[in-house]
Amino acid sequence: MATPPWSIAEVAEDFGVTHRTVRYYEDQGLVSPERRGTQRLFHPRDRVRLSLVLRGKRLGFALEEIRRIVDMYDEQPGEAGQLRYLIDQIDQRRADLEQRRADIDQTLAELDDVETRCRRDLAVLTEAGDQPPATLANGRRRRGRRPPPEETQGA
Amino acid sequence: MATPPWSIAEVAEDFGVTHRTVRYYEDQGLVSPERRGTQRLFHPRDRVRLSLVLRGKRLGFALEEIRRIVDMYDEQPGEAGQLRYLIDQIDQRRADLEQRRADIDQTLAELDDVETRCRRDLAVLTEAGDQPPATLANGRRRRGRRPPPEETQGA
DNA sequence: ACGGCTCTTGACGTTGACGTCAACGTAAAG
DNA sequence: CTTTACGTTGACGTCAACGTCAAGAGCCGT
Repeated sequence: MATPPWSIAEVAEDFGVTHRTVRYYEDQGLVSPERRGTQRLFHPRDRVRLSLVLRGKRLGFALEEIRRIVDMYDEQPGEAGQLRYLIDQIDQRRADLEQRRADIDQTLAELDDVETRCRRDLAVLTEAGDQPPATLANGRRRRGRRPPPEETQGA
Repeated sequence: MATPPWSIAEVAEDFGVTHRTVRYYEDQGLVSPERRGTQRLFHPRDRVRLSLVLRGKRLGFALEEIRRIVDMYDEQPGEAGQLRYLIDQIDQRRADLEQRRADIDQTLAELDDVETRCRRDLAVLTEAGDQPPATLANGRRRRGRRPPPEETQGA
């Protein structure tokens, strides 16, 4: 994986983005690689930031929002008011994420439902068509959909 | 909540979007309200579609992707090839959602971690400032799991 | 018939997140 | 030293997902 520090091409390759994307992220203050002359040098911390950014993207956050989140991670302790503000921000992010997780769980359950009906219809068709049973086409295991409803929430 | 069928203004209001958004969704085939003359009439099924669409948006899906997903919900049984294709699509969606869920869980764990440190720092500050302990301000509970301190990327 | 309201269809503007291209520096290889 | 690959900064293009007018149709109560 080459060796630190990395070039822009290396990190881009490693993270599956283009160098243009990386530069854009730098413009937006999401990463701030060292500069040797004009070239960018990416250190491990830059890679950590990048992976946080990309995870944020996978979650559908806007870059601006992602910036605020990752900035929270390496914020200095600061004074009490700052800390209280930060905790408040964290709680908001948490609420957001928990809503998303609930959305995901519900969607997953519905997909399970649709798939079950599909497989039933498919079974009927193949049976009518005189096909041998054939293994389940795909090794899906019926997962116990909801592990303990540890967190019944209803917002 | 008025009475079915609803006008575009009513559904827009109910779902917290603008009528422009609703019309755009219709253009994109996400909803197809009945027409009485030139006016749109939204029936319960349109509202269901809309809520599915908005949930998809909360999850950060693109409208095109959302359309394919919601279309899966009320697809006709069709023939075997169709069904197999549909099941495959569902499995892909599921994999995607499960990735997102993992991302969310990890982010939540990290947020817990940051918040814990915040509260510790805050406690130190207020103690130094001679404040009473004060109750935990917010009834959060510890959610297990320490993510590895390393880069943890999976692309 | 008139003003006022809601709804309609364009058409163009905007914002975020890049892609693309041009023109140029720089560092290692032959 | 020249080539070649990689790097840099603009500047402009693009695409999705709407926002924002503009201009009109349809109906309502007075």
